[in-house]
Amino acid sequence: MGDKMTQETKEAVEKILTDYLEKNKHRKTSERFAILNEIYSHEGHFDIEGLYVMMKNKKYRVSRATLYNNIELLLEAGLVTKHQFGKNLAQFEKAYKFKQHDHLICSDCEKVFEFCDPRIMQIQKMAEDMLNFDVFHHSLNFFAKCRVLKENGVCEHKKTIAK
Amino acid sequence: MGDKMTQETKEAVEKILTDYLEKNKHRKTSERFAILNEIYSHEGHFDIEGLYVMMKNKKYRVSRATLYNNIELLLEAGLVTKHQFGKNLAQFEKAYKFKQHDHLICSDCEKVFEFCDPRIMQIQKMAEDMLNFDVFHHSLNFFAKCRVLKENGVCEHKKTIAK
DNA sequence: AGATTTTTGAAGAATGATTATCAAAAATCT
DNA sequence: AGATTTTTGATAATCATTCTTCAAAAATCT
Repeated sequence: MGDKMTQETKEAVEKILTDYLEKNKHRKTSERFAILNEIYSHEGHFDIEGLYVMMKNKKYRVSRATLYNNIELLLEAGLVTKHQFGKNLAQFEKAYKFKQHDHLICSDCEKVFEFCDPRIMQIQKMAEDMLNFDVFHHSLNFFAKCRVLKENGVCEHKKTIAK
Repeated sequence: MGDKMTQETKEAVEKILTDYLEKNKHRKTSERFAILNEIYSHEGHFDIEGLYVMMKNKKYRVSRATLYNNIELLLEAGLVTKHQFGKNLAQFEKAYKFKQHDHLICSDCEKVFEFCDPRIMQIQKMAEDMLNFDVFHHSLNFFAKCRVLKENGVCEHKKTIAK
């Protein structure tokens, strides 16, 4: 576990973070790189508490406050994205080199599915031009009911993909 | 103030709530109708605390808990929609007869702008068919930087539309 | 309508995520 | 290396939301 990242990606994201820190006069602390690595070794979504547990389960001595502070920094550096799937809990995801995608949330079992549609970029361009803004992040969530569930009362996709 | 609702709309939404309550065997309490009225007399977005203050400033004797409970019910009845604009604070909006729209949030001044694009419905249909779900609500947010601000350091639209 | 049962809502306590505080540790500057 | 400044970990504080309690209101049954 924890090795789902190529050496190439590791170096690339560390470079991005280094550049960002230098440009913004923040310090290059070992914690920041440890957090970045941990995030990029993890598949799928995570919340701060989950990240905290993950890191505690390894050698790391981190504090939640540090995670909250640095996830903010990684967001600004464009290295992670933030989602809110209806609950009051921020979820995050690594961003570098990952295909743009959006989410559909099952209202019965809370599972999160991913999909991708290029038309979202056309909508984005329309909004940018109409309101005179440059979009740096978007979040599209569909809240939905499973068609199978509606028929037989069971959440069929509990066995399938995603999270 | 509080009269930005036609008699027609008032009756229509009360009818929807009545039907919903009957269908789901919930009681038709005066509080529920008072909350509905308050929401429909309000323009733009609001959060629970704001609604609480609004109602306290009038004759009403409501509790936050009741607001939280009943907003949930109004959501299920399709009479309000819920948004999360990046912060950990749920925002709501009346839903009946209001044109489908989405939001762009200025990262500098936090103002929320609205726009409308029919292509979102095509994306929705694609996601529904691909994942076999029926979507009952969607939320599309663009987080963006003002083009004017980028040039001269001032948030130009602070004087303009939206909220 | 009156008696009984069930649901609701007000008030405030409890929870859970996030933010603030601050002394100690680490990074940067000279 | 020593001085200065930032960041950190630990934990307290805060904020939104949820839960609990219990009296009042509404629905149901006579």
